[in-house]
Amino acid sequence: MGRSPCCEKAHTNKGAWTKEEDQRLINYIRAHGEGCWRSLPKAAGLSRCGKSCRLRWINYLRPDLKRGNFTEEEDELIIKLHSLLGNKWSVIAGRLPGRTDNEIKNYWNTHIKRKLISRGIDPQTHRPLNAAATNSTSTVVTTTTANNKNISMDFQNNVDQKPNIIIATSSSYDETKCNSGTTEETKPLEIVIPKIPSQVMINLELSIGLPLLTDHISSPESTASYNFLTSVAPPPTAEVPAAEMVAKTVCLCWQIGFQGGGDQLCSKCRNTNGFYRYC
DNA sequence: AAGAGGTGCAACCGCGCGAGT
DNA sequence: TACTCGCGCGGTTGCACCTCT
Repeated sequence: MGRSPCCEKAHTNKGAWTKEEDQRLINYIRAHGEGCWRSLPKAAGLSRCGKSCRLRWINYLRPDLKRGNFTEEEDELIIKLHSLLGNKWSVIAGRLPGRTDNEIKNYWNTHIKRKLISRGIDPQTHRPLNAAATNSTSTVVTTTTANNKNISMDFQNNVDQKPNIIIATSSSYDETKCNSGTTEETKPLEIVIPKIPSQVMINLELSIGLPLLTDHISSPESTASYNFLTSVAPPPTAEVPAAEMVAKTVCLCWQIGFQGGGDQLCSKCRNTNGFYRYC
């Protein structure tokens, strides 16, 4: 038994939106706000699927959208964020005010990919193209201190061997529930992922944990990533005391610089108590 | 001027996840 | 616990527009 369709396809329009449809959608959202996309089309008098309305609003009609070409700074920021996050377009978009995930995704595929290739950089791995073709081995180990999740990835040697990813959660949080932390102990979790070619080099410079990473920078790549993270997520200040920083630091969104407020955080991290949550 | 091929982007599709029941 | 619903995400498609020959 499959999922029920999100809308009655026989009675919905598809394809390009007309000005009239746009205006109806804008008027409705101005009057009632966003949300409940499933019922919105009917309420707004549109013969469209709710998903289609949502997409049209988010990608095209929203008043805070920035139209026009991407700047050089935006280019570089997208490249850096992509090197850290991969194809997490929505998270990347959250860091670029006025840009949508769809816009960034399209821009990446049409411009930045080509730009990186012309620089001799593999757009997927962010490593030199010729290096990606070699049989080099790599071990990427990200460790953090006591209260953190330790993620170790071992791609050493062997084209055909399975790399192991070990996520050891020595601290107190349930990573699946995006909560703010309890005293509950969790057991180390070992994930064995399928065979991959050794030339696929993955650098997961994502730190999830409370303390800063300064004691654990061991390579030029990780230093660069760390510098980037610290440049966008500055140390505690008078305005942002250390205790609050600790709460914010646990969130990846914060670590990559989503410090401007709830709107820039991923939805899972928003919370009404003023603190930020794991995600 | 016209056709072919390339490019950019809006829109669609399928799937995963969390919330609710 | 199992199921449905609604939302949001990432990948893909289709088409309008542009450039070249």
